Amino acid sequence: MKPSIAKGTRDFSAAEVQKRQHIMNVLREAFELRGFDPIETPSFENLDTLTGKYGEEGDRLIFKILRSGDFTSKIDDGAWAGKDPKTLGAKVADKALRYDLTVPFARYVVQHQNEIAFPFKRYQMQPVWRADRPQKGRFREFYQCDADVVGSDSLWQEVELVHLYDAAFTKLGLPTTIKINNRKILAGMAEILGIKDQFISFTVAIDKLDKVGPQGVLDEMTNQGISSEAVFRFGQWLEAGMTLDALKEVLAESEEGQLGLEELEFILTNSQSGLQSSKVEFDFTLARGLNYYTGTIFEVAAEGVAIGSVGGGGRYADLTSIFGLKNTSGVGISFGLDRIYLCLEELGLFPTEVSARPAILFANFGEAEAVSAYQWVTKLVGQGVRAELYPDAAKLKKQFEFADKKGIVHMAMVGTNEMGAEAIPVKNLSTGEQEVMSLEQIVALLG
RNA sequence: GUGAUUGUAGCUCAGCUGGUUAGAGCGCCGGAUUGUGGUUCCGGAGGUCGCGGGUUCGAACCCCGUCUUUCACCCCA
Repeated sequence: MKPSIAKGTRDFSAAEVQKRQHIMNVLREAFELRGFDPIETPSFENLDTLTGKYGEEGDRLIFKILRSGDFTSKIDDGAWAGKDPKTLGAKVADKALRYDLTVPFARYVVQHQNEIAFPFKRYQMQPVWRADRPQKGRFREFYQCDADVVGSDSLWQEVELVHLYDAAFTKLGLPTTIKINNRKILAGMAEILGIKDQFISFTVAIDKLDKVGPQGVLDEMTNQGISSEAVFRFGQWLEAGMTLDALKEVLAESEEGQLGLEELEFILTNSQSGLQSSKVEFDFTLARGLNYYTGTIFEVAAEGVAIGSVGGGGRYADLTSIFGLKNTSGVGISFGLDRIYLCLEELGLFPTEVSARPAILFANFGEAEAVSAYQWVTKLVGQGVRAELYPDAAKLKKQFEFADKKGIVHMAMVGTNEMGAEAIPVKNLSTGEQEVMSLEQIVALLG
């Protein structure tokens, strides 16, 4: 059998894991500094916990887990004959891999509401799964690193999240643009245009502006069945330019639209000071397909790398009510670990010390010598030095090559002459220099 | 889900309009070299040509299916 792994999944080498941990360490520190506490939730949830939260497209991409046991005999002939994936799917699968961290978090909050102090700030770094077709920067298993606050309507939460994005990406050295919009502004536009019931088609079309241009967006709207008057009027708006001031006039008659503009201005004004390296921009074309967003929406683009967004998020005022907890608004952001990794790699931004750690390998010259060498190893490990003995008395050439390959720079030689000695020769493999050193000297060098 | 694209040794790739025994470089193993590697030289192992079917006297090459890779759309981190 030929070894292979499932489509859209990856193995990670030691060097890759170390770099991924570097990113997670930066994020963890940024989260904890601002009062977020860690939680974890299961890899899979009950199917009905996840379905219906992400929109039609999202539901399609949920990985479902086949029931175990003799489940087929319990399915009636009518369901088989109907061949409808939705009704049949629910009978065949009752569990699913999590699609994101936000919905399981909402479930968690409702389920543990009596143990939680609100407003509740949590962070979570775990893999999620999507049955998507893989592409560059798009996988079927990938990590999300989320920070969310639940139980406060305050816009200061949004301001804090903008600063959290900025701080984390600054620390990673990745220049970014944080794009902000508000669903209420989009809803206000739809209201004025008289197409409230076509809101989703409307936002999907707007979202494409930077890809297909103004005329492309208008064509898309027409294709989606939006009335020609609405398309024409929206075309006039586009032509005039969608600045904040222009929107104020356009949305004058929409209460919801006005509210969205006020929220947006508050966040933009209050997040400007304290920004380190990121740019914060209003972008009215930002829509986001996830259905549960109700107010502010975020998306983060990395500068100088052609890849999808490296982060996203927004406010969900009503997500917990699906699980039975009303009037509990939440807002959160997500960092896409795998895409951040690709960006840092492409721009050469990983610090070198991430992969190179000091260590020493003891050459093995034979049975008796190994006993003596192993005593050195034990002492060094006890002092916190990464040390190991080559297990076999192989040719020195082979032992040197092993150290090279593993990235170990120092090699100790405990041969017949050095057995029981107080100091032993230590060779630096990259310079070729060799020096006789005591235990203390080795600890000082590598500890 | 729609439309393209890719697959030959551990890795990167050659392989002509279908023609005998499928090649190279790197890597790997052994030797020159039994306590000091990286150079050099010599030798060696390693392939169901992604998988299944078809066309043909004959298929790595043509056709069909399938899986996989990469990409665009959709959507998204």
